[in-house]
Amino acid sequence: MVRVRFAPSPTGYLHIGAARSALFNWLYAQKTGGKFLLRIEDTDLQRSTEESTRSIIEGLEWLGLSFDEELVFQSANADKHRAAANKLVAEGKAYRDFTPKAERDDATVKQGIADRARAHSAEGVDPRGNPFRDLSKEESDQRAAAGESFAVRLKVAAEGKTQFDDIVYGPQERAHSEIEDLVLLRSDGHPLYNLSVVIDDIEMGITHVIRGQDHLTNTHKQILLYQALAAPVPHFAHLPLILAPNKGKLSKRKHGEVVSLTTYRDRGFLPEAFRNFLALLGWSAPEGREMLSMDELVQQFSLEQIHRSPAVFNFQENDPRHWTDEKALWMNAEYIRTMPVEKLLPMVKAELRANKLWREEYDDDDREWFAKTVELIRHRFFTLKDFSGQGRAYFSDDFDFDEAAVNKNLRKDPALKQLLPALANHLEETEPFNAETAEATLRRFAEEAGVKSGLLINGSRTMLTGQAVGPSMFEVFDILGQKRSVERLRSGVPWFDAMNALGDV
RNA sequence: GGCGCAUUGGUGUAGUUGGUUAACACGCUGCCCUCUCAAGGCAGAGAUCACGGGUUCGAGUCCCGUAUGCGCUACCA
Repeated sequence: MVRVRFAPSPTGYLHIGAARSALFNWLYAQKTGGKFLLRIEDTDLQRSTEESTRSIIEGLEWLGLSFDEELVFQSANADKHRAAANKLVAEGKAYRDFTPKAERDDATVKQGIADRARAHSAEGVDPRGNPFRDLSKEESDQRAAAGESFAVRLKVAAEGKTQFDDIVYGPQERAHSEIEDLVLLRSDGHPLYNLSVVIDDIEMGITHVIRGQDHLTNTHKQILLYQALAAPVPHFAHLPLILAPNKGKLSKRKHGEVVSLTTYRDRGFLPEAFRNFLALLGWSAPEGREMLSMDELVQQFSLEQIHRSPAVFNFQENDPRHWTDEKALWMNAEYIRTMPVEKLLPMVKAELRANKLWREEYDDDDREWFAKTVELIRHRFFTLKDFSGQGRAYFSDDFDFDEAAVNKNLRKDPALKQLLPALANHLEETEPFNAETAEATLRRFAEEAGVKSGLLINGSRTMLTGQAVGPSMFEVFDILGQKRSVERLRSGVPWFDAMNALGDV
């Protein structure tokens, strides 16, 4: 039975790369009929927050990735981690290192590592030369009992190598000489990452570890631990990283909210669309299809189809039109216009409600009208936000006029000041009032007035919706109804006054 | 510094055991449609498959090297 897990550390929002890892784990569990578990790696108490844990769970829920069994908090297992380390000490597989803790500066660690490595090779320092590595058990116990502080390190053999077959990256091997005696327990007794993951994964019965490629080389250390603990080694599948447009690391510090999953929810993405997009970052379906429902994703998913090169997440900072990957935007629009409208309705409802545009009648007497309206306007929208933004005029009489639209369709021709109210008069007398009759009325009136019907159509569009673009105008007349159409056509005075004012200058 | 991984048009990807004009999607350009804008239809631009060697009748596909990027190398996760 396959058991996989998603193990984020709750130190911020849910990163889209992490969200993709969660997705792939979830898909694999579904595909194989296994279990998908969630473990919060909150051992770093300074940086971990409850709020972050909440947002991770919310994010997974939004994506539709429900987890099985009880949520595990890694911090709750610290005693087990310590016990395991102590057991390894007792067995002689690990040792107490009484070397005083060195000062460490986060900002310069990388530099320190390189410097130390250079010094090592230059001075021929033996990497296994820790003076406490072979301290007698008695002396070690004695010093510990005397209260001397120590870290616990794993004894890594000088000779030999570890190897494993990564499902994505293929056969991997690493000489023991490349691996330091890693610290398992800090001198304050705090268990460290590599120990904790391994113990927890054993404890949770994880069979397949699917995670980011940044853990690929550390996997060897973890295998050493599995072996020391005499536990079966799980299968590993590492995922290619998701990079920023400059092929650098995609991080909140540098790139802001584009990397946060909740941004997509808050900016009107459909979970099915974003999930679909995410699935295509580092994976592709066997026959190359791209629009895949959750069921199809599950059906077609396989670890073997994951590829090895990192994917670039494309977006342009400081450009609101390209704030995120264009393909993601396109895919969201594609879902909005092609999904069954009944499934879209609840999402539009939530969006309208959040903007105080929702009316209970839409669920009741005006249910049909609501569905018809959404159907009419959804084809031009990219996100759910558009329903309350560009689409506001369909749900409220209080909407903004787009300045460019007013210039283009109203101020352009002074005759419109008389034409539009006159059109309103004709429409008011049109019975019955629907798309066909409204069209007939408008075209007849245009002919009588000797103007192009396009002039009236475009002018009407801006008067009725505030926009320069939108659905077929006659459908809009129909949807808005006779009363509102007539009212809005007659309400144009301010625009023409503004025009006159401009003319005076 | 060491080790590891990667490298196909701007981006995401396809390219079976090496075999002819390197495929698809997004984006971009033009045309059609048309009351606008999308959608849709049609057409098109854009890749010496990172570079250099080698193996072969023939290499994006195999081998070696180089470069670049990324990752790991911590008493961070």
